Amino acid sequence: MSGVRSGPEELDIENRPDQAEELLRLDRQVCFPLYAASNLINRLYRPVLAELGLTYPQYLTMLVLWERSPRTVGELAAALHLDGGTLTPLLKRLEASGFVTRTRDVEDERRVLIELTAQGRTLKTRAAQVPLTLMEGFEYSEEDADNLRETVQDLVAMLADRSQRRERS
Amino acid sequence: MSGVRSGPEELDIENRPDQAEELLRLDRQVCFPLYAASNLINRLYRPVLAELGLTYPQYLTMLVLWERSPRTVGELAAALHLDGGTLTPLLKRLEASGFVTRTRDVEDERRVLIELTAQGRTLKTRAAQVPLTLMEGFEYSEEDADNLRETVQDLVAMLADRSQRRERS
DNA sequence: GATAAATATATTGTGCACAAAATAAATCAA
DNA sequence: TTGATTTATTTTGTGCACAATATATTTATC
Repeated sequence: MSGVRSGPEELDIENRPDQAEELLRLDRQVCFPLYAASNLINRLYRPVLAELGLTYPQYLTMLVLWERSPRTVGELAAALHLDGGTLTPLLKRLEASGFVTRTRDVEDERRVLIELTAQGRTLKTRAAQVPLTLMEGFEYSEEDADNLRETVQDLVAMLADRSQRRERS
Repeated sequence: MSGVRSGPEELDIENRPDQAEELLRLDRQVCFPLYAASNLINRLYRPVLAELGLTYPQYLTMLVLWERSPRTVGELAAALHLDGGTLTPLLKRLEASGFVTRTRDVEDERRVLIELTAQGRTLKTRAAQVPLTLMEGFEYSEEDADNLRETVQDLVAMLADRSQRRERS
């Protein structure tokens, strides 16, 4: 009683306006709430992170670097599921803000190593308040939060896998 | 055994580097997978929607209009949880593509009515294939999909509510 | 050891996404 | 009615996000 069927009789939608209607209803979409949630979250984080001098994608990049530094641009892109072309300018801004340094790897001159500065490392203490601030006044049980996180993490793993497959073909 | 506690003893993180470590781990974040999922989904939709001459946000806008047209810019922004400033240029591009018209409401000259053109209405039939194409080869049971959708819809409702509260203050 | 293929970043061009400010029309108040 | 406030949309400026392309370095292949 599960699994996505995709027989040809379902793909032929031309003569089934009622099914088209159903499939295209905004409240039937799985992807739309994910899109909306992402935007709304960004909007909530914005003023809080602005006090640290960070944007949300910059904050995520710092999370990765706080776990281990230095890292190559490619490693960061993989961890964040982002395009390399997105990160280069973002990292330049983090460099301009004084949080990281960008240096060519002497071992392999193609690579660029992103390393935390003292200022970047110091920022971690203040940043630890961010998740607490965001959770404040949120009527979300720890169980619900864990469930949501795991559910979406599984989805991301699947989407990332699929994205990689497409890349290789 | 649930609910987010936010006592002052938890907010004082200065002398608890271990807790800071835990809170800032990327794989402990709820918001990051939502952000990653949103980007990955956009990436999967892109080539499919490109054949229809739409981007993902434009596709979502058309979904709303296929349910009812005309709509004001504000109604669209509310339905999509988007800023008005985001929609104006997007709608101009949809107009340039020939899918909608933009006309000042004669009843209230402040409002701009967005209405489907014949071409925009016709596009709906082809668009009905999009969800089917995207689901193809996805090992996701209908039950899991429903569960995910409802979970994230609830989150969006909460985030939207919170976002509005902030607006009024 | 020259040449080709693969790898790692950077650049370019298009399209969001948002806050803040600007514009303009409608409504309210004195 | 006039002047102030509110409401609806647009404009401006910053920062992603991505595909496609370009550039440079490394590794394979011969």
